[in-house]
Amino acid sequence: MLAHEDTGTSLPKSYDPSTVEKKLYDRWIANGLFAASADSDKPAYAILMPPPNVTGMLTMGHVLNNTIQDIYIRWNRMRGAESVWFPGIDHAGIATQTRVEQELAKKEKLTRHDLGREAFLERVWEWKEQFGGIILKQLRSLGVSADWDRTLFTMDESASKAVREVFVRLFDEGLIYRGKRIINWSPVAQSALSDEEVNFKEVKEHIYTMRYHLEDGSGTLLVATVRPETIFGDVAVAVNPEDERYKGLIGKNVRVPLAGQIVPIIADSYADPEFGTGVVKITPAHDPNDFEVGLRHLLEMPNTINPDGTLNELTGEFNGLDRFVARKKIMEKLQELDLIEKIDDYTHNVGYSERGGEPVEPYLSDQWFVRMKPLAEEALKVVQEGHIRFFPEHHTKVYEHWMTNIRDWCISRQLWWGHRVPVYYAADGSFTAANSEEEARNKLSLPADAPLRQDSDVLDTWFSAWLWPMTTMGWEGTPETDNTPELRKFLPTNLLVTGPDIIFFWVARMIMATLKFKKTIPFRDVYFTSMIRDSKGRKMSKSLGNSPDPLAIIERYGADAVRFTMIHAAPIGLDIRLSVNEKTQDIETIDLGRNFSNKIWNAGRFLLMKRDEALAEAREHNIPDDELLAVLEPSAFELSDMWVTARFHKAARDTTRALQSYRLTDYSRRLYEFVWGDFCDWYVEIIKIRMNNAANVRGKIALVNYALGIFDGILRLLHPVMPFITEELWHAITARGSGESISTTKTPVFDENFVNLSYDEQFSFVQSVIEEMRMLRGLMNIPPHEKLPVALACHSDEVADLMLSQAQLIKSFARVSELTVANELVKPAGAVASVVQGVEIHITMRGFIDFKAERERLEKEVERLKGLRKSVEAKLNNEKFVANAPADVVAYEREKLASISDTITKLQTNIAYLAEEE
RNA sequence: GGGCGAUUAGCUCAGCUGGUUCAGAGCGCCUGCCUUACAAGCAGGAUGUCGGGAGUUCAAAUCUCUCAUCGCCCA
Repeated sequence: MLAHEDTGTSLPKSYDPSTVEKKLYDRWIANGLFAASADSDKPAYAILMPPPNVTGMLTMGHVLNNTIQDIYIRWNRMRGAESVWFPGIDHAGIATQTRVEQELAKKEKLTRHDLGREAFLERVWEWKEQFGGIILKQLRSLGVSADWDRTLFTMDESASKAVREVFVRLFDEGLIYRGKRIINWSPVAQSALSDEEVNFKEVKEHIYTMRYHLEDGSGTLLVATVRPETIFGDVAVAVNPEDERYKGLIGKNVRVPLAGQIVPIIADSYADPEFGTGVVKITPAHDPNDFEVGLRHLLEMPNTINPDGTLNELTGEFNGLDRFVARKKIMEKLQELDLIEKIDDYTHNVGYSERGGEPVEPYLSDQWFVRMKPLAEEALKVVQEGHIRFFPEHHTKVYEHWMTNIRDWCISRQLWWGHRVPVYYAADGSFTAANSEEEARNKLSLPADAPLRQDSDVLDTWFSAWLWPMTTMGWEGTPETDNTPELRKFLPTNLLVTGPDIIFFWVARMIMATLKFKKTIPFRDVYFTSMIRDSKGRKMSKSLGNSPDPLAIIERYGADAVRFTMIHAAPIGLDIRLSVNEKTQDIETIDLGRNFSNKIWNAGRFLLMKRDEALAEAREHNIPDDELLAVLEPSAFELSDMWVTARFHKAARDTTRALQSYRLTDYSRRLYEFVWGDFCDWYVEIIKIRMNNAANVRGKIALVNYALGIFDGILRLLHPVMPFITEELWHAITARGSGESISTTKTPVFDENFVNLSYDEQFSFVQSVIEEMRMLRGLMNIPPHEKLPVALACHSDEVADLMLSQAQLIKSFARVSELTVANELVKPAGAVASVVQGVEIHITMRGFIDFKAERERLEKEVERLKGLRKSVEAKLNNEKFVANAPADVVAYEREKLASISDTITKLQTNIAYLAEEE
């Protein structure tokens, strides 16, 4: 009864994703399709979603990244795995705090300090509840099949608990320490910035050469700097120990211009003799390199700049001036005092805060650090030994380089929004890390009523993100949560998909944390995605106006089209370019996926219409029901059925291999090629012909059902990348309950038994002959409706039999009025000729032939073949080739030579013949 | 300055372990078609110093070196 449904005629002429996608996604959610169980007996397949920022909006980068993850989640679900995708959101400390502060300033003219810490944080939470994590809702429109019930926010209590436990544990082990370091300071946010929150830009500034007089009055050193406002923090000038010019001066003292302090001349290889005058001033509190020099030479490190970017009391009359204002004033003063030698233009890189946009200040301050060396060693090993694999592989080199030169991680941020540093200070200045005040008092042996002050800083957002593989699975850093069912079932996860830009900030640290706390790796494979650029090669960004809203694109083209196009265009390891129309904010290349969707839709629609027709005919003839479910018996197979089946299995094989090796572009291209090039262009057309010629209704039904069977396999191959249209059509081709889903069927598996090379070869031969005939017709401008007689001289019984067996198809595809197939035959008069793999094709087209053009064409072809023959002969005459090349290659070349010679002979005969007729 | 990658048709890119009549696909372009699944379509066609140079090899788009240009990361 299933097959009685008249579905085909009810499908719209074009695929309309908007009517399908929302309906199906809601159904999938309602059916719990994405929910995975840790108690399942099935093998596990798990992916951790890189948590987007709570302030984030969907970008094309997210679209690509999440499509890739969804492909693997869905594919593995269809391979019988308990497939789970852990979603979540990142609290994004500085971005979120800045966002709420901006709103506060705009709407209420308040700063966070006006509200106070607690009230401000309440506001942030309110904002989060109302607007936060919109991106996760946006992702649903892409069709992603994450297990939403498992969504974790990095500030959730369970994740926060883990952060505290980890901090305390690392503190107690001595792996977390407090220290003074130069960090990237944002004077606007008044916080340390992480490295990735700093963007380097090339700027044109000046380099000032100042005069540092020797203390003993015996001379002057010229010192170049771009930051004269830091002279108050100078504690030395350095020269290179190898620099002959200054060797005699090492150990003497100079007077810092304007500021007046007496500082030593020291020898340090950091000073580059080639750069400027070869003398560099050392200001340890305001330059990371100078800081290193300061450490080496045990220098003082006076800080002369306030947290807000103004100069402090150490700068005398400049106290309170903004650093850039001060620079000007100081230059004026220096010039007055004749302490400036010269001022040159100078272009260099300056770090800017990603958030505030202001230049970052290298700033010496108290910060919390994680000692990385002890954690890095094993994390390096698991990658080098291949326990974790990177795709593309070359990123391992970058990883190795970073891990072997690793520096300690500054984890404190001077923000309010985030996990507060769990360190408590007693009145006497002693301190410890603890999960609570009580615990802190115990650790510090203080009475229960002793006052404690908690550190006011919060932790770097990555400090919670690095625990993601564990916190997503319920781990809280406690013994009770150390062995949850999720951890047992899903850790290590199978795949991580992320950008190569966060290989250090996130990927490496997750590896370290998971090894440290769970003694295992967090994931086995890491796929690094492409960067998305516009057609001019520029990064997509909002400020450039070349970053269209993905939701609008999805609306316009459909999620499946967007997904397919992105995968089709995104080679692993390379950037992806999309043509963006900045006026319409359109990405026109998505046409590719949209057209492909429509093609699939119409192929399905056509087959269903044909089935409806056949069923209607059957009813007229009162054919019994069981015959309506007829399938094609192997005995009734024709070459084209075996061919399409073989092609299908090869496509299944190739796409499986492509997905296994993360060659996603191959996966999509192979499907495109098979569906459009083989199935639609040939097999569906063949179905048309054979349906018209079928002996009886039963045969028609059997044939269309067979085609629908292949089509069903196509849908299952495509489902991971195009979930919506495949689900919709899968329900259309057979009536099924709404509780069923193509997602829970099996992905097609390559079956050797269905692949016989000769089917493909034989049918390809027929295709070549048909194509040649079409080409000849096109060449002579034969109107499509004009049917012409064709004669094929096959020169072998075998080939003749093959062509005869496909006569029906040949006649129809190549518009043949009468087909003559023979071993040898007399060339018909008024015909043009061609040779395909030894078969001579003669199309009689008297009245249409341009003899001159035809002779020229044939002569040109003969010339081309003669050239080819020459090169093949040269190869075969080369003794070294015959001696060294593998036998099959030599044999192939011999065959090729014979075939070329044969074709030349046949064409020459035809040329002579043409001349006679002309 | 160090590291990594790229350069193939007008555009975007395939081409894996050197060997097929191998120089390809999609888009764009040209020709002809509203052939009753699809004009978001069908059938054809044109387009190349495989960035330059050298080397290895019987054989190089493919391997090596070098130069040029572009991009990314790090300092």
